Parts: sequence; structure tokens; C-alpha cells
Amino acid sequence: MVKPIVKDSHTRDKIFKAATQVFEEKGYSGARMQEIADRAGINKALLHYYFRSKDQLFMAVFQVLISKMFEKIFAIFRADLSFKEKIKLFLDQHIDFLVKNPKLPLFLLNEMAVNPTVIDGVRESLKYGELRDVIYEKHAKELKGYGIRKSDMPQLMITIVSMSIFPFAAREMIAVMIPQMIDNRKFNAFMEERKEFAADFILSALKHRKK
Amino acid sequence: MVKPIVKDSHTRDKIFKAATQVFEEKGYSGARMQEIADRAGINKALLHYYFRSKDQLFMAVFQVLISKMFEKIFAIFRADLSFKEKIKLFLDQHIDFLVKNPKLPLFLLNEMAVNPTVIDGVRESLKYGELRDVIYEKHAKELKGYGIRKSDMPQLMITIVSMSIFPFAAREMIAVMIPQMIDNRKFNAFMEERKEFAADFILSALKHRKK
DNA sequence: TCTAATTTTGACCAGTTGGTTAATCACAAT
DNA sequence: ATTGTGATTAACCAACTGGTCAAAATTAGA
Repeated sequence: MVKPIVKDSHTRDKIFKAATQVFEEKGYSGARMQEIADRAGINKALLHYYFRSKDQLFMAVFQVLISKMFEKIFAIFRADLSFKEKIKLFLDQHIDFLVKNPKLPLFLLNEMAVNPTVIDGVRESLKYGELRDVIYEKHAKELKGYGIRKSDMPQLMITIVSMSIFPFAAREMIAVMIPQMIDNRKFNAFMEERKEFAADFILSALKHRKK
Repeated sequence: MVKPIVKDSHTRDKIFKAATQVFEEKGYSGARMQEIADRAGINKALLHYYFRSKDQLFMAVFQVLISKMFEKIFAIFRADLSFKEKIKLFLDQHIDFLVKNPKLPLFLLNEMAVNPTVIDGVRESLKYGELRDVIYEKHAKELKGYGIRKSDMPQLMITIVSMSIFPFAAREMIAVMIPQMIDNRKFNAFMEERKEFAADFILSALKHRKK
């Protein structure tokens, strides 16, 4: 039998999945190697056999997760559509994605804030500068019609992205303030509703913008 | 000399401030009692003299911070102004507040997500249900004119609040994607700009809303 | 089947962490 | 000065945590 390029991918995978869960739930400093081992159904020593240290395991997980998140966002904005259509597509697809990965936003934002070192390992996957220019060039006419200058792009992009991300990051706070939102199905229904609400909101804002 | 009601408030205060700093920076599980003691310039044992345990110290800090945050938000929305004016006032004052407390949003959101127990200790300070109704009743006419039904209020309120909070929660991610934002002054200028941008954005969206 | 490499485990270790304790210090009241 | 009280400290401890290691189990190849 051919020697596999990576060590037994079955066990490695179980570890990786367990680690992803635990890190997302508890964050780096709250996560325990023992718990990851338990959830993977293996010995703690085996964890260090596949991933030398907690840091290395964490970085492996973090890199995959942040790539997942950004690939999704970038792919949508790179598509060949009008800006208006892109906004709709973005809200639709990104909210679908986040419903399946509800803990992702807060996990990524928090780890980056608490330990900015993690950023060095992923700077490459996040070259947005290029994208921002591409977006503006591509839609210059449409956006100018809305009174959006190139210098307004950061404000606009952050606003759009926050529409989908923020409710997930603020999940618990929302649950406290609107008790029926504690129920996952209710919250997901709220996010389903939000696809249309946010698209209408953004497009109306753009159409009617002063200046 | 009169016996003070609370133990020496000077030391207690130094501890509380140091704890606030450390918890905000590292989160509960990343914070170390030793570091808090060091920053307060005292012995670690003295920490436990004033606050029995890490949990107790944390809850004290957490409660004060979450109250600070919500009092600010609630106070503004309770004011006697038109909805339009409230939005402007909110963005103005809340962004000013967050510029002075930039780590607050992510800290609160994350701790609530990682350890939902903390919520029990502060449910009282967060009775929003009442407020939502008050807001809608008070501005029913104005909001109906914008095509906002009572059932849309959560979508709208979350959108408004995210305008100020999200950029602070996503501070590091923004810094990665827009390198000049690494500079604090640039970021704060961006948030200053955002006051007007967000107000225009929201009000235009409302005015021009379909349905 | 035998052997060598790989995978998995239990036991163990050193450093860290929250927390305790008994002693000391500062100081106000007698 | 003495005494009593609260504030502060150094030293210490038990539990936890990431990580190691040598031995055992499994697997693949000759």
C-alpha cells in the first residue's frame, strides 16, 4: 500500500473537528487539550502526536476557519454582477453560511483582538486592498450614481458586512433583550427575514442618499 | 475618624481598575490574578482580601461594564425627541462613548457567548422589552410613515446599534483589511466620519423604504 | 511468520494558577 | 506607650495544564 502523504487522516480529522468545536466554544485560553482529546475519543498524548502543541493545533484550526469565512465573502463580491445584485447575493449566501457556522464570527473577532499574533499567520489570505479597488472600479458608475466616492467604500463595505455578521456576534445579547430569540429556530427565522430586510435597507439607503 | 462604609476605597479602586483592564484585554479565562495584582501594584493575596475569588471579581467588573454600556444606549432612546433626532443623537453619543471604551463591545459579547452564566447576574439591567414597546408607541406615526411595523423593530434596532458597535468589535479584522486603520487616530477619524455616514444611511433607508 | 515502522496509551513531570494562612505593618483610640 | 483593628505581605499549597516518554498495540511489508 502506498504510504499516505499525511498521517492517518481519520484520527487527524477527528482531532481537528473536536478542536474546532472546543476552540469555537471556549476560545483559545478557555480550551483544554484534555477536552479536545475526550471529544475526539482519544488519548491526550495522541493529540500531541498529531499536533505538537496547543498553539500549533490552534493555528491549524484558526487558519482553516478564517479562510472559510473570507473565501465566502470574497467569492461573492468577485462575481460578475451589478452591485445591487451582489448585495442581495451576499446577504443571501452569507447568512446561509453563518446559520451553519453561527459561532464563527465572534470566535474569529475575539481571537484576533485578544492575541493579535494570530493575524501574522493569515495575513496572506486576507488581501482585501486589491478587492476594494476592483469593486470600486467595476461599479464606479453605479456607485457614483449613489453618491458613493471611493473614500466612502470602507464605510459602505463595513456597513454591508455588519448586516449579516453582527447579529451572530451579538447572538447572546439579542437573546437577553428579546427573550423569544433564545430559541434557535426563532433566531434563524429572524435571520432568514433579515436577508430581505437588509437588502431593502441598503438599497433604499443608497438610492436616496443625499450629497 | 469615621469608619468607612467600604474597605479602603483607594486600594479597592486600584484593583477594580486593573481588573477591568486585564479582563477587557484578555477575557475571563485569559486573565491572570497575578497580572491584575501587578497592575494594581499590590500583593496577590490582597486581591483575595477585597474580592474573594476570580469569579467574584470578574462579576463585579462585568456588571459595571454591561450597565455602563446599556445605560448609555437606553438613556438616549428614552429621550424626548423625534425618532430621526434620536438616531442622530445615538450615533453621536454612542460612538463618542465607544471611542473611549473601544474594547467594551467585544469583551461583553464574547464573555456572554463563552459563559452564558454571566447573564443571570445582569438580566435585571437589561429589560429591553419594555423599551421596545415604548419606542414604538412613541414613534408609531413616524415609523409607520417609514413602513416600519412593530414586528420590524428588532431588525431596525439591531441594524442601528450595529452601526456603532460592529466596527469596534471588528477592529482587528478591519485593521488587517485596511492597513491604515491600524493607526488609532485614523480609526477614530473613521468613526467620527461614521456618525454622519450612518445617520444619513439609516434615514435615507427609512425614507425610501419599499412596502 | 517475522520484522520494522507507525499508531496509541498510561503514567508521569514541571510550571502555572487560584486561593489560603499566619505573620507583620500602619494607625487610630485609649 | 499599649492595644486593637483593618490593611498588606511572603510563603505556601493543591489542583490543573500543556507536554513528554517509554512501553504496548496495531499495521504493513518482506
